[in-house]
Amino acid sequence: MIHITFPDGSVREYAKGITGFQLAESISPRLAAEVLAIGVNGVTLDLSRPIENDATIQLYKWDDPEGKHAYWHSSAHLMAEALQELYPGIKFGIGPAIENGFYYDVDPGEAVIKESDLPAIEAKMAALAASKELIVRKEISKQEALDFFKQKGDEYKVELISDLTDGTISFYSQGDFTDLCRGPHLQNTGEIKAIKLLSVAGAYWRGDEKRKQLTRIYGITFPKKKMLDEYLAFLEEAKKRDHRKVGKELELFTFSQAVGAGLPLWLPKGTILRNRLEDFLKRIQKRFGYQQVITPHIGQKELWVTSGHYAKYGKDSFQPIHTPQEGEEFLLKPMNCPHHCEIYKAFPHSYKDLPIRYAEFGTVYRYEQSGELHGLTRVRGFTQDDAHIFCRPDQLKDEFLKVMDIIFIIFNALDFKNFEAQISLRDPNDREKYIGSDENWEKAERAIVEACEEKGLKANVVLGEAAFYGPKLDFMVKDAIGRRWQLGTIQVDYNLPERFDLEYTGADNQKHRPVMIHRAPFGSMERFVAVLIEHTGGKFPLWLTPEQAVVLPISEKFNEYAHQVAQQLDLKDIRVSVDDRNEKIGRKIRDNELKRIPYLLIVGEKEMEAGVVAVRKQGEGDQGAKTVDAFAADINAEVEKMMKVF
RNA sequence: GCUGUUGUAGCUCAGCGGUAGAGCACUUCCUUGGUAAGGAAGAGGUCAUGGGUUCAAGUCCCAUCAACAGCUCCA
Repeated sequence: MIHITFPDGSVREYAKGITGFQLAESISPRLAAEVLAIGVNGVTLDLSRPIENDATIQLYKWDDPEGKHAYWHSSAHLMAEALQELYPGIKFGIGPAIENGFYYDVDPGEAVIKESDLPAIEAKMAALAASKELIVRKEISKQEALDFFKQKGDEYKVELISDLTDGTISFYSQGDFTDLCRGPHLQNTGEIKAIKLLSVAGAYWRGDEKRKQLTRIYGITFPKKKMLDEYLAFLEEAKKRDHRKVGKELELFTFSQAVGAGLPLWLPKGTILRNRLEDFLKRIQKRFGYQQVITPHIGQKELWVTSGHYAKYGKDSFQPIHTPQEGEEFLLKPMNCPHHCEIYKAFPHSYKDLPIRYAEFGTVYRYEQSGELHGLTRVRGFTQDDAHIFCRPDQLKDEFLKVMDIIFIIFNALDFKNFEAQISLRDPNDREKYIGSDENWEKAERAIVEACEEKGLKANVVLGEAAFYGPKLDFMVKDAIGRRWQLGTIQVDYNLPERFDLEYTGADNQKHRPVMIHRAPFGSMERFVAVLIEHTGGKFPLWLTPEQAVVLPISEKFNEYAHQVAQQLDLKDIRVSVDDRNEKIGRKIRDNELKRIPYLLIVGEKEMEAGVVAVRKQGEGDQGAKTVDAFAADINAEVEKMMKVF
């Protein structure tokens, strides 16, 4: 007999060799029907694996990542099996489960697999799943494994096996398909009910661009058809919110081939939005003791030679600008830090002056690879909501806490309710590659960890992800439909103060090196606006939106009154326009609703005579009549209320 | 940067060797309306750019530029 400890701490006795599935059965048939994998002493295994010794176990269902992982991994195998039947001789690379579904990299030889072939593969998968093939695990020696795939002619698998250690290799088989795999897997293919293959793409073998490109097929599966339908609806929703599409529809920004790839042009409405965001952040920063500065878009090449960036990125950047003057070279600035360091250096500093916080909406230019460019989230010219804090080492934690406060205010104001953080620390095994003293690093790392704890912030600590010049804290938000985006960042820097020879005079009358903090709560204006669009679907909060209200005259007879109303509202700083097209009111309402304008003000005979407007609120319909002044007061009160919160 | 796909009217797209098309948007006219699409007429395109093949090229081929997807990358 063996003792099995359950997650709730209870212990039960079972016969030696019991499988995970039998364990689940012993608890309830329903659990047995839902369980997908089992964790045995922290290792996820197949349900069919016998348990030989005392163990602490956890049964994984669909809602557990481990359960989904097994499910999708088996789905990848199912797809491979289908491919093998449809494309005899096809060779297989790797086929893992991913965050949403799975993929398999395959080499179909002469054949070409196109998006239009996917339904046929799906149908084959469904047929194979319906036959409920058992998935069987077999441990195998390295030699046998090599022989098997050599004979099959699957050179990719042979290569993978060559890198494995004998004794750790296992095969999984179902029907006529056998794959090299660590598992775990489902017990049989029949559990896979709803199947959708999503796309085909090229991917290099082992991610190496010098090696052969394989065909990668992405798919997703679910235990219930309804779940698949919901997922497909989610993809549709994501498409509708795509900031590139919404940005065009709402006339926020555009790109021009003539201007160049990755160089966004902000349209008037997008500019209003962006200016509102900038003003908002400036207001908060002022309260937190920041000073705005402005620096040029270029600087002498030497500046980045000094900072060390030229050596590291110079070759892959926009190249130096040459002037008529012999030997002069300027660079478009890829970051604002050196300029701010020079501002710091313009005066001598006492320890009493610190911290000094210089903020700038600084536009920078980075030559991103052409294939990386994507809407506003990855561009070649963008504006960072940048600031550099120069402080004493003992002020580091306090400054971190303050920056976090700013970030929380922003997230709160823009209704990002779900966020988490990642703390990137040094690789403890490779201290050589980091600049700065051990003492400072430890102090900084401790400051970050403690700051997160004090704020009750859920933070994921990752070792080895720190920049060579300092540890950092990155923020990830979840948007309204659950997607994760990386936004703000706070980074400690020991490198630049050193390289720029920054100093302050301490209480001991000695020169000391300040610590520098880089921080950008939005990340960049471009990226933030993109995320905000995808988060809100283009329905921006009232204080931010480029157009707060539009006046809709019922007929042309009321156009004059409509313009009077608009003028009156404009005097009260409300962003308003008039839709005086020769169209029926229903049409005007529809068009302006689609423009996501929060308030539609309908004016006809009744309103004109009474000197009022009929208010229609976005998504809520008719709100009744109000005087123009009352409406203006309400709007401004609503905005004011929101602004007060932060 | 690599691989693949795509580029036709302001937008969304059809046409795929033989005189440039639709819907929406736009202009004009009719209509003057009451809470999510009123009607008619009209205007608008060197078919991304540059070469080539052909009697003939949006249509086939090559290059460049750009977009999209994936890979690789992101100070």
